[in-house]
Amino acid sequence: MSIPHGLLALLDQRPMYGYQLRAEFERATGATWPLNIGQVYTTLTRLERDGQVVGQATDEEGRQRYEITAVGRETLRTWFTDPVTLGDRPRDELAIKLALAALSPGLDVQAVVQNQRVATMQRLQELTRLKRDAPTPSAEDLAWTLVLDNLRYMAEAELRWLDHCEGALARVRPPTAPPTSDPDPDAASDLATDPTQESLR
Amino acid sequence: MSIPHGLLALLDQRPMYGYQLRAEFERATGATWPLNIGQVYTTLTRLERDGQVVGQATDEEGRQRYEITAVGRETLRTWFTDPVTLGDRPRDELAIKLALAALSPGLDVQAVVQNQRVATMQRLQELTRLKRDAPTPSAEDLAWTLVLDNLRYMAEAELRWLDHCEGALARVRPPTAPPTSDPDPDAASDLATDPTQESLR
DNA sequence: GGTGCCATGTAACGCGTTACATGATTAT
DNA sequence: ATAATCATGTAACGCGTTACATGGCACC
Repeated sequence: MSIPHGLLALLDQRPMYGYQLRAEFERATGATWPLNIGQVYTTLTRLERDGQVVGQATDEEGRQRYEITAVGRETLRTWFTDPVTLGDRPRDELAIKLALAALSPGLDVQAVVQNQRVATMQRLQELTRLKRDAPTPSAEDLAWTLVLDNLRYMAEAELRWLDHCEGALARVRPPTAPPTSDPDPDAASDLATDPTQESLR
Repeated sequence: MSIPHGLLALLDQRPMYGYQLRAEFERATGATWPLNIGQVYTTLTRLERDGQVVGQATDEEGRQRYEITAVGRETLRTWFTDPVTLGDRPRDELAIKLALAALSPGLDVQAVVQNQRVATMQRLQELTRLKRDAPTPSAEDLAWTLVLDNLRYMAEAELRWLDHCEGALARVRPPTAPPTSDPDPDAASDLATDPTQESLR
C-alpha cells in the first residue's frame, strides 16, 4: 500500500506525470526500493478510477499530469495520521525461515543463522559507508537519509536478534558437550535497555 | 515468498494436508501472521504444478495429503542456505511514509512521528507481556518464541529510529526558537554501539 | 544511423487478502 | 436441532515484478 499513498503524497505537492512521479519517489526515498515505471501508470489508473486523482489533458509534449482530488487529500490525511500496525506489515521472511529451520530435524540451524549473519553484517557495513559519504542532512536530503537510517537501525537489530537466536539455539540444542556449565555470555543478554519502562510521552 | 517455502519446510517433515499445514504453520510461527486457509490450497496447487510437491490420493476421510519431491527438497535447501537480502524485502511502509511526510510542506511531521511512537510503544509492551507469560523456551516452543523475540527487537529498533527522526527533524526544521543553542541530547546519539566494528566471525 | 534518455503504456504472472460456498463430523 | 470445528475449495481483486512495445528527441 506504500505506492498509492506515496504517489498521492507527491501529487499533493503539485500535479505531476508518471515518469516524473517515479523520479520524485526515488529521490525522496533514496532509490532504496526502485520503483517500476509500469506500476506507476497502472496505479495512477486505479487512483483515477477511485476518484483520488484526476488526469489533466495531455500537454503539447504528450505528457499527462495528474492532480490530487479532495478525496485523495482525505486519504492522505488518514494515512499520515494512522500509525502503521503489525497487521499492516507483511510476514517477515527471515523470521519465518528461522522458525521453520529450528523445527527441521536434519538441518544445521546454526549454519543458517551464520550465513544470514554474514550477509546482514555486510549490508550494515555498506549502509554505514553510505551514511558516511552523505553527512549533515540538509532540508532536501533529510527524507532519504532518514530512510537510510531506518535500514541501518533495522539491520543492526537484525544482527542482535541473530546473535540472540544463536544463543537460544545453543541452549536448547546443545552443540557439542551438553551440560559443561560453561559461562554463557548470552544467557541474560536479552534486550538490554527495555524502552517499555520509559513513560509514554 | 514465505508461504510456499514455509509449506515446503513443513512437508519436509512428513506429508500433510492443507488444513493441517495451516495449523502447523501457525503453531511454528506463533500465529503472529495468521495464514489464510484458502491460500494454502492455491499454493499447494501451484507447488504441485511446479513439481515441488505431489498430492497423494484422498484418504477415506476425504483429506488429501501432499508430500515433498526431490525438486522441492532442493528448493528448500537453497532457501535455507541463501540469506535474505534487502532486495527480497518489501518496501517498509513506515519508512516511506515518514520520508514523504518530511517532504510535505503543510504537514506536522512531528505529530506523525509521535503517533507512530505511541503505537509502536504499545506494541512493544504487548510483546513484552507475551514474552513474560511464555518463559524458558523448550525445544518445541523455541521456534515461535524466536519469532516473538524478532518482533520485539524490531519494535525496539523502530522506537529508537523514531526518536532519531524526531531529533533530526527538529534539527532541520527548527521547532519554535531556531538557534537557542540548547543542549540537544540526540545530536550525537546515532547508533551507539556500532556492530560494524566487530569482526566477521 | 545508432545509442540512450524521456515518456507512456500493456501483458502475464505470482503473491496475498477477503469473501463466499460446500460438505462431514463433533459437541452442546 | 444447531452450533462449532474439520476440511476443501473458488472468485474477485489489489499489489508487485518482469518483460515487452511504442514513439519522440538529443547527442555523437
